[in-house]
Order: sequence, then C-alpha cells, then structure tokens
Amino acid sequence: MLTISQLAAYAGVTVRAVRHYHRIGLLPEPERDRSGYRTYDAGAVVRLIRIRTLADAGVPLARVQELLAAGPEEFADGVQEIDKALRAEIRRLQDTRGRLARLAAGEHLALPQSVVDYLDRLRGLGVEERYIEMERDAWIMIAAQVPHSIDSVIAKKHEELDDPDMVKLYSLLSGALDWPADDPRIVEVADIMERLMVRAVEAGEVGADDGIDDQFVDLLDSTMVESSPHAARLLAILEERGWRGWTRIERVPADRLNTDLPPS
Amino acid sequence: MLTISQLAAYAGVTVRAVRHYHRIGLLPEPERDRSGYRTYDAGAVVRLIRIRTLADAGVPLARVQELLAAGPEEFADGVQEIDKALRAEIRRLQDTRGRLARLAAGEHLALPQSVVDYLDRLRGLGVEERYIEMERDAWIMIAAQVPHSIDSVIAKKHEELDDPDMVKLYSLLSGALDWPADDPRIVEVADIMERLMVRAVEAGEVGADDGIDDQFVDLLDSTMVESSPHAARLLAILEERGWRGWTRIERVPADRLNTDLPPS
DNA sequence: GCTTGACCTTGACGCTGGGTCAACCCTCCA
DNA sequence: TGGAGGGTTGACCCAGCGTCAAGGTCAAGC
Repeated sequence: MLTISQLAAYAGVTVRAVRHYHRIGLLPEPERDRSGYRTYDAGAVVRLIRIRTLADAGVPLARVQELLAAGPEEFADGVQEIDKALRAEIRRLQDTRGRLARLAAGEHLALPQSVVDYLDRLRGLGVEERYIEMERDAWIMIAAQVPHSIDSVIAKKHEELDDPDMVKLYSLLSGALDWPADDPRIVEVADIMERLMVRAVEAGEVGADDGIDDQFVDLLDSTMVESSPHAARLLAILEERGWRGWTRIERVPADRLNTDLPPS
Repeated sequence: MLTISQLAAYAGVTVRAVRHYHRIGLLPEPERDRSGYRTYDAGAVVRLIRIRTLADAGVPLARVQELLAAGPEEFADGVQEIDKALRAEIRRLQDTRGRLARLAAGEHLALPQSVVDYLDRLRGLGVEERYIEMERDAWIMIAAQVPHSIDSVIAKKHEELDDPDMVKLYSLLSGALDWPADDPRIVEVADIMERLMVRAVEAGEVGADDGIDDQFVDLLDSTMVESSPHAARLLAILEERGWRGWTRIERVPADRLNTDLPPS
C-alpha cells in the first residue's frame, strides 16, 4: 500500500493535487489506515496516471471525469478530438515563436505585410523617417478601421508611386514637416498635385468606380487632414483651383465653388 | 481615432480584455471624448499588439509589463528566454501526444517499459491473464515505492526465466488462482522452488551481494505474501525444509529453525 | 519515555486572465 | 421619438491548484 506522497511522487503530481482530485470526485477516496492516512493500491496509480495524461493534454478535469466514465468508443472519439486540439496548439505556439522573433527584430506587427512593403518603398525613395512614422501611424488607424480593404488601397498607392511626379511630391511632403505654417513652397506642392490630377482626369481615372466605399474615402481624407498642419491649407488651395478631395478626386465646376454654404 | 471595440477587434482581443489591461496599468488609459468614450491612437494599437504577442507566448501580464518597460537589451534577453520556454512547451505537447496515443491504444502507462516487456514475456509463456494482472498490480506498487531500482530487479527476473524450472513454476502458479486453500499441489510448487534454490546455492548466487537493499527485499516479500492466499503456506513449507525468504534466499541450519521464539 | 523531524489531516484564502451579468448612458438611423 | 447597438463602471464567478495555518502521527535516536 502507498501513502499519498508516494502515489503523488510516482505519478508526478503534488499531494495537493491528489487531494483536489478526491474533493472533486475524480479519484475515489481510498481506505484509511487506523490513523486516518489514505492508503492507495495499484488501481489508484493507474487511474491517477490516466488523469494526468489527459490533464497534461489540456483537458479540463470535468471532461476528464466524463471521458474516464465513458465507454471505449466515446473515449476513443474524445482522444481523437484532444489530439486535434493538441496539434492546433502546437501550430499556434510555432506561429507565436515566429511573431515573437519578428517583434524582437523590431518589426511592427500592427500592419499587414502589404503596408510594410509600401512604407519600405517610401524609405527607399529617400523619404524621411519621421514622415514614414507619421504615415505608418495613419495606416495603422486606417487598417484598424477597415482591415478588409487595406490591401486593395495599398495596391493603388503602389501604382501611383510609378509616376515620377508622385515621387517628387513625397520628397517635398517629407521635408514639409519642418516648414513654417505659411511656407510658400506649399504652392509648389499644389502645382505638382494639380499636374497629377490633370493626368488622372485625362486617363479617365476620375469619376470611375474605384471600388472603395464613400465612408472609407472620407476616412482617408480626414486621416490626412489630421496628420499635418499643412494638409488643410493644401486642400484649400486646390479647392480654389476647382479640385475637391484627396483620396478620390473630383473636378468642381467654377460656378459651384464654395458649396459649404447651401445654394439659396 | 478608434473606439475600444475597433481597437479590440483589430488586435484580436475582447473589449473586456482591453479594459482589464487598463485596470492593471498595462495599457495607459487614453483620452475620452466628451461623452466619456475612450479614444485610441496608433500608439495604443502598437502597444496592444505587443502585449498580445507576448501574452500569447504564455508570458504573465506582470512580466509583459516589465519587458515593455525594459531597455532593448533586457527585452532581447527576455524574449530569448520566452522562446526557450516555447520550444520546451512544444516538445512537451508532442510528448503528450505520444502518451495519449499509447493510452488510447490500451497501454498501461503506470509501468516502465522494462516491466511491460517482462509481463509480455510471461504472457508469451502461456501464463493466464488474471495472474498477469496480479503481477502487474504488484509491480506497480513496487515501482511506485522504489522507481530507481525497478529496472535492475526486472533484469534479474528476466534471467531467472531462462531456467525451464522457473517457467514450469509460473505455469503452476498461474493455475493456482483457482486452487482451494489446502490444495496438495502446493507441495509440487514447493518442490520446484527447492530445486531452483539448490541450484542457486550451487551456482554461488546465494549469500552474494545482489545490490538490492534489505528494506527493498522485505518489500518484495511482503508484496508477494499479500498477492495470494497460497503464498504464506508456500513459504511455511519451504521454511520447514530449511529455506527462508523469497526475493533473497537463505539456507537456514536445522538447529536454528523456529527462530520466531528467541533462543533461551 | 521523550524529543525531533518528516509526514499526514482539514480548512481557508490567493492567484491569473479574464467571462458574465447588471444597470445605466450615448449615438445614430428611420 | 424611439429603439438598436454601441459605450460606461462595478461586482461577482471560474479552473486548478499553491500556500499558509494549525494541528495529529509515526519512526528513530537518545
């Protein structure tokens, strides 16, 4: 006959755990000797080791109870399921190892790869790191609000970067972080933007359905306005010249300008 | 700006969890809008995703706190350690899968492989399954009490089975489960045992240091006596003939018999 | 026969990482 | 204007034990 600590040690559990199993009825209370000590037989060893094997696999004790009480068929099914969960857990942990390595390498896990690639491309074009961080934060906010459309939007941004004028625009905007609020170079930026817009209109890209919903267009625009003090001034200049929008460009007829006031 | 549910959804956690992180100071409380709603920026997204990456790796939240507050060097060291723990956990789960498969296959995990092999050998010799179960339970009790010496003891039992008389003995003992208490065949068993003992004495195996400690010899003997009603009678017969012990045999001189009573 | 130290007993509280109400307020849309 | 679907705080609940606390028992040595 075994004492509780012999039983526990052999099964690789603590004495406390064995008593816990007694309390919840998972392991039957054995006979006591005349001094009240529990005395265990081989059956208890077998059952306890079964309990631990299942519990080590992450099975809740209540479910262990069910399984040990079930017939062999139900037991086999249960074990199948547990094994499936174990395989999934192993995969999850392997995945976590990968994410952890990327975190340690200083990667930003808050953005999908497509956006990270886009930011790397900007960096490669010589855009200042401060500006890239601003863009990154803006993209994080966008991705958090519409995670499903982020990839298609970024694909469009990639296309735009094929235009040398757009590259020029970025290098100017990058430097604009240090400009005073009324810096005249903002006009130069507006000029480049207008050229880009004209070309977009000629290519028939304006007014076509771009597959992005209206609310999202508003979101992108407002994110842009929030991101820099120059943004609002830039939009004002462009509006004077008959353009509206940023994400989705519209040509506004001269007589419909200043529609902030409702037409009387 | 994001609401709590946008933040939570993007980071793959529940709103409740985010609030929990606020309470324990893991994620700083953000500004509120005029109606009391929390409003989050990109920094919160980045921090929350870092928290989750570490927490998913099984790091306690208190430790996450420390790591995120630490310098890059300490952080890298911490991540190293976490990764080590992850690898260990993955190995443990793979091991558990193996044990689970053996459990499902009906194996008894309560015994080391050496004992399982020994029982299989008995089974191969035609020993009855009931007797093998008895032996198994006895070996479980022994293994639980002295796990470190079990292998060497089993090795000796394997050697003994090379003797055809020992094989005969087992086949008799196996059948003895159904004998009445005073079955005369027990004498036949005693005869075989005596032959085995004589041969052991001749081979010089008796009295030599067998490397097993005295307490353990007592344990094996008492386990044997408890296992069957015939065992005690068998030992009594052998003692009449001048033999003592079972696990470790001793030749007792005729004039020293009945030493239960102290010599006057 | 007494002490010592290792073991046994029950019972109660603590811990992590949130889940789950409850009771209420805010915003948006028809 | 009202109802759905957000948000807010607060309080209690869960597994699976760990960790005291406050003793009773046993074996061994003196």
